[in-house]
Amino acid sequence: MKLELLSKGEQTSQNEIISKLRDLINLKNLEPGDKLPSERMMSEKFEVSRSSVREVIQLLEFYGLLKSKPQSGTFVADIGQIAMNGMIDDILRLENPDFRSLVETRIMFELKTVRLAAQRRTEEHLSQIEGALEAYKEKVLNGENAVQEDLLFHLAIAQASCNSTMNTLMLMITPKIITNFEKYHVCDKNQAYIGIKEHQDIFEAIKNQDTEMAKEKMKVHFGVLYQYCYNI
Amino acid sequence: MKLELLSKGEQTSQNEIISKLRDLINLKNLEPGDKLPSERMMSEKFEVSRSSVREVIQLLEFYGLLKSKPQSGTFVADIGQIAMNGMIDDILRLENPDFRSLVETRIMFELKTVRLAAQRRTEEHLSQIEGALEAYKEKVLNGENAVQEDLLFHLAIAQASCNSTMNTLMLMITPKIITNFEKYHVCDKNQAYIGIKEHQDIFEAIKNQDTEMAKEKMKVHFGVLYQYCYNI
DNA sequence: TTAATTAAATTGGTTAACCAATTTTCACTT
DNA sequence: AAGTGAAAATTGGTTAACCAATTTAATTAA
Repeated sequence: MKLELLSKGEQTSQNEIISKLRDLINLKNLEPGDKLPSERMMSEKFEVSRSSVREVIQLLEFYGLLKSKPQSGTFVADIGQIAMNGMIDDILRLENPDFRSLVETRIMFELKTVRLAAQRRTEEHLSQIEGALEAYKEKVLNGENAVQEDLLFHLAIAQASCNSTMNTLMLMITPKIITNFEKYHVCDKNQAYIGIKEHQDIFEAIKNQDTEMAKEKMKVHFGVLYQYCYNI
Repeated sequence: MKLELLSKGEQTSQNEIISKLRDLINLKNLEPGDKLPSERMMSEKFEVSRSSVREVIQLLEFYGLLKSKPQSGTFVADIGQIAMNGMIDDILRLENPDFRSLVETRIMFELKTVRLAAQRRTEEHLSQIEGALEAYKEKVLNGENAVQEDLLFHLAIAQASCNSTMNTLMLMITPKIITNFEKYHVCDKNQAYIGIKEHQDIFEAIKNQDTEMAKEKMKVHFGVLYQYCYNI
């Protein structure tokens, strides 16, 4: 399906197919529930392989714009022409997420999830988070790299937030952050030792269900990164 | 690739393959950069079709855990075993986003993007937003359904936030919100008239680059929905 | 023994053939 | 003329064969 949060190569040719498909929808005045031409027909009309057409259909299905029924055809979803055109244009305009926007988004997420976690965490969540914290501490105290354990600590908090959407989205952007993180080597040894205290504070706040404190401590934790992110 | 933000059917069998793959990685002690067995090998070992294996690989590639090179093989990404196991478990545990979590997430997004939009909007963004606003007003004043125009107004704000990640993620969750929205028929006629004033206020705040006012007006706009979302 | 070269096997990716379910068409009965 | 039912065509989905690039193994020359 070639859906990546980012991806340049080949994207252009896929975008061409998407705009051709949009033009076709406009030309034929297709409304919600209407049937699109068959995949074979479109692959011929657009002069591309059928699998390319299928990829585009799957992508637009992912964004909820189309709906294909097994042995029947592909249909326009319950979204009017205006919104359809607007959203397709948005999709075509999707840029490669830059590091800054990733970090900005992550910070927003974490400040929210940590508050929700403080509100909603169960005892099981708590022990999960604590486990991740202990693993992190051990690594750092041994002088080892603890990027992974740090990550798992934050993901454990996201889970405790009891918001499945945020959880999913966090999981989506996390790998890209790690990659960029290592590329720009943001974190250093010194940071890690401070990190223990910061993590501990966050954990305590969640444990005590002190939402504001949790948010505050998370803000502190991101202080350096936040600053860094705006100095690129 | 069958990546949906949600989706039950068949997911179970895919999850089985994912856990088998995880077990294999653990068993063979594969570390970052190591090569996985070939797709054909795995499809035989797991007793599933090769395309099923490919789907799983693409999914884990999307989450940044694997990396497949064209005529060479699939490799473990630059993520250690601990994080790998943790993230795979998270992926396996991914639930169907419920309506409440979707709304909660959307509100968080919009409160953030509207502030960023107020800060960063260019003149072009402004006229884009204004265009969406006018279209919305016209529909409502004609007594027509303006769900689409409402949506485009909010997406225009997301674009003005100049944060490509948030823009993408908004686009991902939007269709599911619309669907659920219509399912639960949250909005009513009365709401639409009030909506004009609320939209106008938001637009003015963005125009004046008054970030706090923008956030406040957006909060008002979501007031009903927010309340509703917690009364399900 | 080592280095270089070439041939064979393996790889992920792509294309084309196939399948079962659905829809349409049309002859036939009432 | 309307209803019915079967057969043919069309559908999205699946499977298997194919491809070019790469990697590995073997063979040869130094």
